[in-house]
Amino acid sequence: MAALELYVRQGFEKTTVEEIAQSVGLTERTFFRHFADKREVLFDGQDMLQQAFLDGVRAAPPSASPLEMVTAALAVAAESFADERRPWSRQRHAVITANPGLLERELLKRASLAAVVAGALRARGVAERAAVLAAETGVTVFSVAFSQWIAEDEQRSLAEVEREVLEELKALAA
Amino acid sequence: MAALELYVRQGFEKTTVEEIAQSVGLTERTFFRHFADKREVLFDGQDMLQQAFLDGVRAAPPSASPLEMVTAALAVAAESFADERRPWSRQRHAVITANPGLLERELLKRASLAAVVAGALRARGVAERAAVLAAETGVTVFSVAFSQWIAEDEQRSLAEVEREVLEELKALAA
DNA sequence: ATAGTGATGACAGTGGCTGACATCATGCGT
DNA sequence: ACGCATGATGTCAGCCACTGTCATCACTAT
Repeated sequence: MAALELYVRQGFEKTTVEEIAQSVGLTERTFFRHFADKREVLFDGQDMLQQAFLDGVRAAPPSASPLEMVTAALAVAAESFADERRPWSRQRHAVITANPGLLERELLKRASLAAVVAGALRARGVAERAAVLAAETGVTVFSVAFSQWIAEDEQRSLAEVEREVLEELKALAA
Repeated sequence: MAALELYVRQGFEKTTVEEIAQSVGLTERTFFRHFADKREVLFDGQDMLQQAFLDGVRAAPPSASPLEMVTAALAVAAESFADERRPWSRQRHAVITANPGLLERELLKRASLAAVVAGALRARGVAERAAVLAAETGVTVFSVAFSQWIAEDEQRSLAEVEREVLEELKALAA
């Protein structure tokens, strides 16, 4: 996305929507037909991530516990993040964490992801509150692992980091 | 806060800042000197909540595990929510969940609360990532418990609901 | 060729938010 | 009592995100 480049170069706030639009030869008005607002540009892949989580939950064996279903979802979600994407993810993450407004949006996306996952768990027979807790926990593990994956230089896969974080969480709750 | 009343009556988006200001005999400009933006009005008590969490963590016995420190924090935080506040909390909660923008802000507050709690845990010797996970978990438990407490008619205290949710979470992770 | 459809442009308007400067009240030292 | 500093408020101008409305234009099906 061309917008990310501008956000990186001059900062999110100092970038006007008109600039973004013109940088791709369009009008400000047209920008708002494609994106709900100035922030939304950075969250385009959201549907894919959500879909991955859903696929993971649905693919889990029938005997799986809620946390195991979530674990399966984490594994599938990690597949979307090949190592080549790391630099791009890093840049995007830097922009987002540098701006409270963008951080808000990120958190909203996380929350809606968790809500959707909770729905999938419920559809597989998990009780309401257990579903919410498991989903919320899974999304937390994901985002903690993701942050760390981004920060690392080594060639560990996101899936590996996820497993590590999940183990640490289990140890904490014990 | 008079703003809440307006938000309840006519909705958040249909309420202009000028209206809010005039309803208390002030100017729009003055409103923005007291609150960073239109949403912030609803999150005034945030500092107190945060303080309660911090007090809880610090009051936990030296031998406490990270999760036990968080449990202590939850207990202290619950004290701030006497039963009389329930109707008000309910109203506020309804307004917030009805508006994505307000929900975003709420999530941001939660995140910053979690960050602060993680800091307090670190100050008590908990390793970085464990601190983050424990804090995040604690805030999740709080908000799940809070939602349920608000929804209930019965006279259960928030602390009771918190304990129940925490137990369920531990069972999930087992 | 024509009519319908979807994407874009053009334009005006609302409202959140900010910077700059003026005004005013309050309290304090002399 | 006077003058003065300080902090809160009012006023005004302006930016920009975002929206509604209507016109335009390319493309497609019939």
